[in-house]
Amino acid sequence: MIEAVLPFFSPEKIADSGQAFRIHMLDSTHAETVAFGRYLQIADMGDSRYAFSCTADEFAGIWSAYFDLNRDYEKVVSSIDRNDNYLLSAAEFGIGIRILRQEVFETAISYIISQRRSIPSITTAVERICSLCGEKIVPYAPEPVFTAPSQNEFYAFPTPVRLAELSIEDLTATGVGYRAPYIARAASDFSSGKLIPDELAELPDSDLYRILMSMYGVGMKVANCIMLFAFARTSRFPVDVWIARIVDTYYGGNFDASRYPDSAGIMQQFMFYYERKRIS
DNA sequence: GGCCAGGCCTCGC
DNA sequence: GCGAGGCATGGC
Repeated sequence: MIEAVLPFFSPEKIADSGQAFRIHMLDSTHAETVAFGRYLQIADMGDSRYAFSCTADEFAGIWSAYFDLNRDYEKVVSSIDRNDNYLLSAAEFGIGIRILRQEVFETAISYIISQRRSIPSITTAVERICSLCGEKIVPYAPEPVFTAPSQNEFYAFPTPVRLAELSIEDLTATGVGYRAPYIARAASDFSSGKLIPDELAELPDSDLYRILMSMYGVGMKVANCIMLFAFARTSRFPVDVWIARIVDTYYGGNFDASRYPDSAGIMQQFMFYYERKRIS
């Protein structure tokens, strides 16, 4: 078990922010997730103290980067235009949200699935795909856990090879509908080595964007989400129906994301979370 | 039961 | 280059 003092960190808000589909709150202070083929629990101990059910090595080697713990979010928030009341409110409301650095293949598939679907529906489809062909994970935590896992077994997100083995019919049976061919093509692109995450990570934004946009079933919005949520390209500003609505309503149809060259994507996430939560 | 969902592809101009 | 139409299914 690892304990850390982490200001500007809220697993609850992150789980509810719609950027990741496999973080689950057991209650308001206990989160669990599966990533990198591992099961993790996080407990909120109060006073910005958090406990993670992993070893120090795993924390330093995996989860710290995954939760973007080395970025100064106070600085990000304080960089907001003092005249931008909407964004100031959104950021205050969303303090604790961080931009996760998720696995590339999982992010690509998840956001291909996301098009024209609600977040609960995306979660269901992702979970079905994992249990269909992901590797089984027994939720054993190497260090003392804080509460019982919600299930006896979990499934990793499938590898590109395993997903590429599925037929279109198999995919359709998971409820992904007309996106099945998109998923099949993406699985093929990654399993064949046409797309290699480590190589993509080395590319400048413009090249990475162009390559992602060339994928079948990936347009501007999904490409930007993959860049933001898997490659930590925080200058990207994905525009979906919510953001478009916000920009129309509060910014007269024009929000200049280039004002935040290092954090536009974080601002986007604050806006998205704020607008969705306060309506619901 | 109807409506809408973190869009994208294809086609016609 | 750009706008309209169509799209499988799940949740509320």
